[in-house]
Parts: sequence; structure tokens; C-alpha cells
Amino acid sequence: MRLNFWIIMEQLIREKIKEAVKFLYNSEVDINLIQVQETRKEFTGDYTFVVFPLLRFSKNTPEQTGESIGKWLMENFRLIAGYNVIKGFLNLELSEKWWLKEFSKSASCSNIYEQCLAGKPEIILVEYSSPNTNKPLHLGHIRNNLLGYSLYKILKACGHEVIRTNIVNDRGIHICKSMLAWQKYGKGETPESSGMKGDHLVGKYYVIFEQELKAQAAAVRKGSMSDEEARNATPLMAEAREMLLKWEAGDPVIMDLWKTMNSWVYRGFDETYKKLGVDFDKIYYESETYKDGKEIVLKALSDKILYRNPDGSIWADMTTEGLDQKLLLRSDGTAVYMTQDLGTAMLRHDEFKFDKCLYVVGNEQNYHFQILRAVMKKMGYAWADGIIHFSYGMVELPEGKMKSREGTVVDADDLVEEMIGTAREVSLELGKLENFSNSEKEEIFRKIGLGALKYYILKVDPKKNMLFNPSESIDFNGNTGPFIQYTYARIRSVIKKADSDGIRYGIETFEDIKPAAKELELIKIIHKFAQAVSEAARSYSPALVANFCYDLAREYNQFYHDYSILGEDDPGTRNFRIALSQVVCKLLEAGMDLLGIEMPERM
RNA sequence: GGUUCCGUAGCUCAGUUGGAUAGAGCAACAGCCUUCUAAGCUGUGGGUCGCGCGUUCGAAUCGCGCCGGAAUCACCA
Repeated sequence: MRLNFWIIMEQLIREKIKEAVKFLYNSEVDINLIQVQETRKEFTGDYTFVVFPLLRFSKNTPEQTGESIGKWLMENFRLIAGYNVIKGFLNLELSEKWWLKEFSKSASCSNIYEQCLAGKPEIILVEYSSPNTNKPLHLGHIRNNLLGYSLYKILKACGHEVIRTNIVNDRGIHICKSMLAWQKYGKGETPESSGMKGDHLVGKYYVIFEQELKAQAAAVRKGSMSDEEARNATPLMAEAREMLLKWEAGDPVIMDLWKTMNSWVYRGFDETYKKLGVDFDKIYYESETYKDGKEIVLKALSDKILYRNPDGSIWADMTTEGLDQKLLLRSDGTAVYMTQDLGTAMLRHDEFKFDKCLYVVGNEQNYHFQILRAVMKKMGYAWADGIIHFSYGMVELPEGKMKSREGTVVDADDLVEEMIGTAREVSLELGKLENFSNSEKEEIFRKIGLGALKYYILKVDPKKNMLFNPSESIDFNGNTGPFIQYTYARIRSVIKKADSDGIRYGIETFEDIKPAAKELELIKIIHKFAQAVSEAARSYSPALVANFCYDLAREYNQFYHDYSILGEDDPGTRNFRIALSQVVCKLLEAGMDLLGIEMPERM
């Protein structure tokens, strides 16, 4: 198995330098002192050796030391074709022939991810999406879904067995709120009768509940009552609590309503998931897992790992781990959020025996997951080490956080439609798709609109909060999804023309080619693909893949602009350029696929 | 107040385990379509990497202290 050769090469060079130091200065040097890195673009060379740490062995100036080592490498390491020393930096050049050979090897390699395989394959669960069934998905969920799906793709590309899961939060007081509002004010409205998407319809009644509650709270409010107290004192809230009790008791009327309204929501969610292109292997429902959680808690209580308060509530004392006391079961015996997460984790481990379980959940829940892992470890489940909270940042609007109560949420469906609409507008204005049918055009608009949205979100470092300004629409130029898609479509078009012109091309050894600077540059970037993907898998960051795709596309566009491909007279050079284009095309498609972005063949 | 995360160009963001003169895009300005797609390419301007101190040959990157922003500290999820 061939690993990433930038890294292998680096290792090789370091070993050679160790040899050089032994020969030249008669000292055994710790290999970790030998720093080799990629040469910065503005200097000539491929790898740079930083000589400063070795000065104490050479007892010479940085320049002299670099010069001596460079000379020795030239004579004793045939892959090095040249070197130069600038200040304390020794830049080493690999031979062009070597690069060309590597290029033809990768170009003819059938498994594009071959070099991404690193480390031993693991079983990894990825939990993402995790919606509530009382309101539709919004921009925050979009970031969650895209990150989760992309992580799945990236980890899988690196050879892991990855299972996508979703936990649906389908029980609790918030669900009862929308049910109650529908019961009281809904007049039997259904998705069919209203023409609304199921999740939006249910979300509408959740909002109605909140409005009604606010009005009632204002009416009952007296004296020094806090907002919270006033809300809890309303008749409406009392009704909601009563409904929750009935739900837990399995009241047939309530269960029926619950199932009906949930089914509306699921149909709505499915539509949104489908549009976003995300999918799951296994869906868990909180209404089914919270009971397992209770059992785990009760067992731990009898094992004296937990303790019971006089009021009957059950707690974990996490102060020894530097955390707080944590409630795991209410005094009335009902489950809290943590309870169901314990149950779900256990179920998942029983079912899949995962090495890692990745929770794609916003950074607002950092504390929750810290506790979850610590509690499970305290209970003696060693595999809890595999619980990893993939914590991502919030999507903020110019006026701050999105708040459903204040109506400042950006709805997922609306946003997707808007993006496709903008793609349509821009595309029609450019007028490049005239001989396409309407359905073909719509398919292209969809890919571009979604590509713009997905790339916009995934190119940002996941752990950072990001800003979305709805009044400035997402760009289609520059460092964007459509730019990369455009580059791809352009290459497709070149290859199509080569075919229709009857030009013969293929992957050869390219031994006689004298590559131009831009072409060599392209070859080098191409070979960073594996590095970007495996690094993205290691650090859980789709952004690395996104930024790699952009670099590659930009480099190709410059190359495309500077050189003629099909117009080139020399067949060997022409063939080489077509091969370069083909490989870039393949890598862009693969890289964007890791982000869940589809590529249009024309645009 | 405790804990965690963030602070890089007017705006949105990159910046590998510390390394050379800090990188893109957007916005502004100036060029380039009779030739494989101009959703592109080229150029110009724009920076005290929040502030200070320290660690060292070398700091946007590591440590400490401030300043500013966010999240969290529920018998909510």
C-alpha cells in the first residue's frame, strides 16, 4: 500500500540528512531535530531543510552548513536534482523526471483514495442532524447535516467503516406544545388541506403556542413574578404538562395524535434531507431509547456509583473529575436529556461495537458531552473513550444568534430554494445553456445552487462560529463552489472536444516531456490530495478538503489560461496536458464528492 | 463570577508539528473574449495577526496577564 508520498519523501530526506550529518560532522543527530517541510512557493525547490537546529553539530554558519549538506545530498541521493541555500534554509529540488513518473503512476491508479488510507481501519459511528420534531430545520441544522455527511464521506474514503446515525428528538414537553396548539386551534388542518410541508405546519403550531403562551403569561403575571414563573402559571402550560403525563401513560388519543403529527414532520424532513443529499443508515428515536437510559442509571445506583437525594432524584457526583453534580433522573422518575443519551450510547455500542462514536453537535453542548463521557467512564464502560464530541460553531446572523421566538431563523427549505433561484438567474443571464432541455437546466441549477451553499458552509473551519448575512447573497465567483464546478465543467468540455475531434490521448510515462513551471506546479498540487484528505480525516475538518479543491481549481485555471491544450501542435505535450486535465477533473470530482457536492458536466 | 472557544486586510475566511517578505475571495480601481467555457485570467491599492510580557537562532502559531466577543454553568433539549 502506497502512503502519502509527500510524507514518505520527507521521511526519506530526513534520513539522508542524518546520514549526511554523520558523514560530514561525525555526530549522531536525533532525527526529530531534522526539520523538513515543503518549500514555500516563492522559492525554487520542493522540500526545505531548516538548518538552524544543526548548527551546534556543524559549528559553522547556517549558510556554510546548508551548502555542505546540500552538496553531499546532491552526490549521494539521486532523487535530488538541485539545491540552493537562502539564509538558514536549504531548498532541495527533486528531479522533473521523478515528478513525471509519480504523476503517471497516480494518473493510472484506479483507486483514487488509495493514498488516503492511513492507520488501521476503525468502526466509526457518526451521529448528525438530531432534529426536534416540533419545528422545521434551519440554517444551523444545515451546517450540522453537511458537516456530518462530509465527515462520513471523508472517513470512509480513508478506509474506515462508517455508520451514519440520527437521533430524533420526538418526546418531551416541546413536542406537546405543538400538539396542544394544533388540537386547540388547528381545526383539523393537515399538510394536504393546507398545502404546507408537514414540518412547517407543525412548526406553525409551535409558534402559535408560544404566542398564545406569551399573551396568557402577560395576563396572569402579577407582582414580582419572573417571566419563567408567569409562563408556568398559565392555563395553557398546565394543559401542556397534563398532555405530557398522558403521553407518558400511553393515552391512546394522545399517542394517536403524536404519531400522526410526527409522520407529517418525518415526511417533511425526508424531503429536506433528500434535497440536501444527506442520508442515514440507522435512525434512533428518543422515545425508544430513554427507557434504556433509565435502566443504566438504576443499575449504576444499585452499584453505588450514583446516589439518591432525599427527594428521590438520582445524581452523579462528578466533582472528583473536576465537574459538577449532575442530575440523571428526576425526582418523579422521568428521564432528562442525559438519561436518553446514556441509553442511546449503550444501544449503539451493543449494536455496532464501535471504536469511535462521533457526535456532530453544536458547541453549546460542550459541557453536556464532557459529562456524558465522564459519567460513562465512571460507570465502568471503557469504550466511552471512543465518544467524541465533534463540536462545531454556531451560524450567526449580523444581528447575532438565530432565535426561533423572535422569528430570526433562516429556514433550510427557503434557503435551498433561494440558492437554486439565484443559480438560475445567474446562469440564464450568462446564457450558456441554450441547447439544454428545461429539466436538464433545472438539474444544473440545482447542483450549482446547492454547491454554492454547501461549499460556503464547509470551507469554514468547523470549530469556529461563522457569519451568514442573508442580505448579501452567497457568492458564485472566487473561492466558491460554483468556481470549482465551473473549472470541472470546463475540463469536461475540453475532453469532450478532444473526443469529437478524434484526438488520441492516454496516460503514458511522459518521459520526454519538459514540463513548464505551471505544469510542474499542477503536478505537485495534485499530489497533495491524499495529504489533504487524510489530514481532514485525522482532524475532522472538511474545510481542509474544500480549500484543497479551491487551490487545485485556481492552479488549473491559471494553467488553462496560459497554455493551449488542444491547440498544442506537439502530440506528446498535448497528450500530457490532456492527461493533466483529466487527473484534475477526477480529483475535483472526488474532492467535492467528499463534501457532498455534485458536479455539473456543463454550466 | 467559574469553565471552554474565538479575535488575522473595509467584509467573509485560509494560514500544517513554531520557520523565510502574512494568503485568498468579496468590495474598489485598471486591463484581457474572432482562438479548448470570461462563473475565468492579469495588475494596483489595502495589515502594529486584539494589547503587553515571556520562552528562542526564529512567534499569527507556544506560556502567562489584560481587553473584546460567543457558548455554557437547568428536575430544558
